[in-house]
Amino acid sequence: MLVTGTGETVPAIRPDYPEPLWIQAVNLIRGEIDSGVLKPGMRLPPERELCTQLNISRVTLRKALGKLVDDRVLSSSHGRGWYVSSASVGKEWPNSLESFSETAARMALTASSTVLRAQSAPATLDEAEELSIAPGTPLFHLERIRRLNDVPIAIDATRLPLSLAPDLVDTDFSEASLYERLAAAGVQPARADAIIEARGADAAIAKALGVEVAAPVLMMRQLVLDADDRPLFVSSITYAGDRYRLRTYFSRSRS
Amino acid sequence: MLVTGTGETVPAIRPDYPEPLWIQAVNLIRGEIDSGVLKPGMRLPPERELCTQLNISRVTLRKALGKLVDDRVLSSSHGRGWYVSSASVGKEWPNSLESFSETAARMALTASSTVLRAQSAPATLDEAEELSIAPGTPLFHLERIRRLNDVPIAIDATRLPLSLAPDLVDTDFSEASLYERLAAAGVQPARADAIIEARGADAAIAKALGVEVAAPVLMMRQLVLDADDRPLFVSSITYAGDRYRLRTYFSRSRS
DNA sequence: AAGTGGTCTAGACCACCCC
DNA sequence: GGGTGGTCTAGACCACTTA
Repeated sequence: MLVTGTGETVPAIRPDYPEPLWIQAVNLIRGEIDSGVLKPGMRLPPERELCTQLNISRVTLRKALGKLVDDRVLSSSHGRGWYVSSASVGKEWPNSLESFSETAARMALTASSTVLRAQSAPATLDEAEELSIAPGTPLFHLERIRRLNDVPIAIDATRLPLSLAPDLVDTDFSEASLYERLAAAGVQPARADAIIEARGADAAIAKALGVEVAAPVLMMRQLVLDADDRPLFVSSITYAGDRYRLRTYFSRSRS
Repeated sequence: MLVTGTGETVPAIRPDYPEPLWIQAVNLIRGEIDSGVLKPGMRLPPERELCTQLNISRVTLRKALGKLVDDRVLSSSHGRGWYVSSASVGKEWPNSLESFSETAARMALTASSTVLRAQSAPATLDEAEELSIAPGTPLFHLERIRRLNDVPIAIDATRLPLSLAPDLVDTDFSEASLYERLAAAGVQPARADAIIEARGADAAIAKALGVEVAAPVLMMRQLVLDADDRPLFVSSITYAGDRYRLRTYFSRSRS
């Protein structure tokens, strides 16, 4: 609808907000791309025209376009216009701190878990330092075998202060999503520092994942932080080498 | 100057731009933090007050603040104010991966290379598609064993269109840095898509790295892009599993 | 109720690209 | 020169926090 611009379609943006206008604009443009109306490489209508079509101001539109640049969906060229990014990758990964369940959903697979451990224990000195808490603080240990369509993919060992969400001890994590439960408790992960390495599987890992001992596994240790860079929890995920790939993207400092 | 706000200091922002006002504001606030005038955890003056101090509009100020949020320098809290992020680490990366040379520098080790291959060959169909070029276009193949203090750490296989920097064929890469040469030729990498996986070493890799066959290795394949998302080159790096860790950080999509 | 960030607008001028 | 993105402004109203 954006590209044809016959001029008479209903704007589809409601000023009496359920959501901010610029987010509605983001979703609307994303929709045009996902539905194939806007194809990779195509030029968008000029900003001023989009403004009248969407019935929003140029500042608001540009906030939406900026978000889509961050997500690598669009790019701009000064005197020329806005273009849909050619990368076929573009639609998949905004920039992932994606939970296992979210990944599964995106790939249209069924995620399930076997809980190996789900109990509270006092924080050791090392754990306390890593999480900026007092030693002895109750720490919830959650260890799960993560499966996609029942195939074991990874072992996830997460440790987090019980104070973040005290009801975790009563949760059945063979079905529940940790990130969902945390969200319900008002915990909002924003970033994670990660260290990634390749190792050979030891006996315990080999058994849990159903691979040979010494088979290559990918191990990622994460420290997850909130928007103010306060540590939330640590997580150590071991992936069967031949069953998973991490995807990410890097960028150099923007001006 | 920002925090004391006696009201009589010169704005230090010049409207007759060498740089956009919002970038000047970013640098000015960064400076206050780096110089210790603003310390981690401190609250900034209200936006409207900063506007009059810096003599810029609120929209412009907020663009600067938004950039500083991206860089993890500041964070906001709705009815409360703007705060300097606590993490001292955060100054560098927007979203980055530590490069081989950077790792060497951090560990105070010496980086060196053995060139396995440095020659031009016509692009295959697959390569052409990946790089959005015509099949048969001359492609420069650079394969190196990367060492730290003479210990082999990784094999780096990079393929790039010779047109990017024709003098690459005459360069001695046992010493030279590829990124430096590209920068000299005006090539500016902006982002990279990466896929990371764990594998077992095959015979060639095992020999080059001096590890057992089937030993775990970390393989990272990158597609490096410029600011407009045009593909520049592809790079495939295989690390000996017990000799290297990748460090990165993720962030969750901002709303 | 006062203070503060979050969103939004209408209009202006500049810099770049292409004809 | 005409079209397009990039920057900037002054002012308005809303939502959240704190007292």
